[in-house]
Amino acid sequence: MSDFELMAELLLPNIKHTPEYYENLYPARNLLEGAAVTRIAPSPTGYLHLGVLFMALTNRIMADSTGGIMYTRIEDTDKKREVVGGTEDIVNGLHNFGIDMDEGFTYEGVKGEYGPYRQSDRAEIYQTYVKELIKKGLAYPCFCTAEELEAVRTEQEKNKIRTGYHGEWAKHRNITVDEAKALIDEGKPYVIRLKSGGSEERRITFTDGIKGKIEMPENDEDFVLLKSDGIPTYHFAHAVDDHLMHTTHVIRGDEWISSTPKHLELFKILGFKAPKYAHVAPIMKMDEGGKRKISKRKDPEAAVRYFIEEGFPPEAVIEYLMTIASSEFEQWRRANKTESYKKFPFNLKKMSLSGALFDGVKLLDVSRNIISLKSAAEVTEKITDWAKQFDTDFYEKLSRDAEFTGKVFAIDRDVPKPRKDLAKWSDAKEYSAYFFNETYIPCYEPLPGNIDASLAADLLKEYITVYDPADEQSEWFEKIKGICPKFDLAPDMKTYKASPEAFKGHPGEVSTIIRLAVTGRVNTPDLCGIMKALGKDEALKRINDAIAFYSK
RNA sequence: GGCCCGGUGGUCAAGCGGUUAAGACACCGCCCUUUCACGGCGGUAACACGGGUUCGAUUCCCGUCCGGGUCACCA
Repeated sequence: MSDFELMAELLLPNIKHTPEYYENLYPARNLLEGAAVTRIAPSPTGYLHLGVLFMALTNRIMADSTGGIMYTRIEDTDKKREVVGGTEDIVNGLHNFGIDMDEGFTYEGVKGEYGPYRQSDRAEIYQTYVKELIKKGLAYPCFCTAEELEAVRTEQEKNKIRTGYHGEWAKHRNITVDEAKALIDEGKPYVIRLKSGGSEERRITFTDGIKGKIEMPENDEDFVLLKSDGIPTYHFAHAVDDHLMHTTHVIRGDEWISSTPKHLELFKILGFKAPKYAHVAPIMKMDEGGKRKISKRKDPEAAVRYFIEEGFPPEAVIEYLMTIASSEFEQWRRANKTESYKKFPFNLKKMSLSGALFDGVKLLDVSRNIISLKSAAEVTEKITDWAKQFDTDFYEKLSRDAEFTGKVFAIDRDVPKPRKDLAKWSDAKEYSAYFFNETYIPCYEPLPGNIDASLAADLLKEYITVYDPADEQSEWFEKIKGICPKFDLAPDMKTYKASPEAFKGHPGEVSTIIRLAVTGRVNTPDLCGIMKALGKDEALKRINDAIAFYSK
């Protein structure tokens, strides 16, 4: 046995398999040429973050647009940061946004032939590959403590030398089996490091799917492969997992660009074919005049839950994210108004190079459009569902008389040009307030134009005599026009505009008076519809109250 | 600081050597109109800076500046 083989046995005596075993266990996927295998590999360190949603979306689209598949792999190699329920939060959260996985951790549980899909369950696999590397003299144990490493770093900084565990600074690079054995016998903890063959002098280039050609110095750092607990670092796990799971496209945040040389070196020495990389710019946020990456801690909208609580339809958030994901999406959307975004011909190259500022106003607009396309029945249902979860008072009002609620939200909906008052379900509360007695606030002012209280009262009294709840919109307005001449108001707008001084007012002002009486507001959707929804009794009651007010 | 990646209206962005420098959101105005919203029409507003290369640079090259990322037994 060579020294390296002795070292491998010393360090990982319990590993019996060789890499070939796993290579055979996870054969190539049976997919069509060009089909992309993508994945998200989140760490279960908390709630679902906007960035993860965005990443999941682009990976999903990439897989779908090529007829490929996408899976979830859980990167729980950092036990210190793990949060209970983190995995479920992510998977369920994505499901709520209509993003489901084909394999790995899915909404319906774990599935797929390339598992386990949780890194903490894959220790033996990683160790098998590490052992092989040790045997080849490409990896070695390092017994440096955090303090020693820190001291080296300080020394390097002092001398203006590039920091890190590389070259002559790699203390244990050439450790012998005997030395290692002695230290292990002393009970010293150690990590396994890569013996890098790279050089700072040489350049490595790779083609990023989004940013194009990127050139960097080779990695020459003997970075950690296996931590002292035997669990791999991200870098090593990434190489082994994405190889064994046959990932074709690694689409990840651009904070990974700088470690790509490490990954490429790993793929090379392991004899793996490297995946195609695409580094996505993060979503940014304006803060005190400067742009910065959206942050879990500082920004409520970083947690995807925020959008649900605010009452944004999930598909609106996705739609907005798509506009950020691809510069061609909005144009496509205009030509394909009702098509699912999944049909969009996605192209990685069209992704933004720099991080987009999160634009809440734009989201509102996108959301308004999405909601305006929905049927009255669906809008009613979604508002009710939202209220049930997040606003119990409102829910109580909505569910008291479902038929009535349905009428309220049917006004000016299911028509060619639906209203766009609602950008999120939570807007419904204010929008519909006057329909419910608890939140209806009578208000009889300001009266429009030159109409005074006594004329307003007379107009309303007259209106009551012609009001018929069965009237459709046009008849409804004809009746309002009809009462105008009796009070020296113009019979229609045209006549009024021709000589405003000849009249006390016009029909529009009469409807404003009625609107005020019925809703307490100057601006509302179609009044005829509102009165129909409210019903004859309530409408009349409110008008009579107004008459009483004006008659005082 | 080293190494990377960026920089077109307030925001998202087309553009790939010659354009009146698209479009969307926001904003303003007009029209439509029973109010508001919708819709339609129009408007304000941009190539970070300095050098090259070129007949010609927003586009190509270099430098400067600015922004972002990364330099862990975190991902």
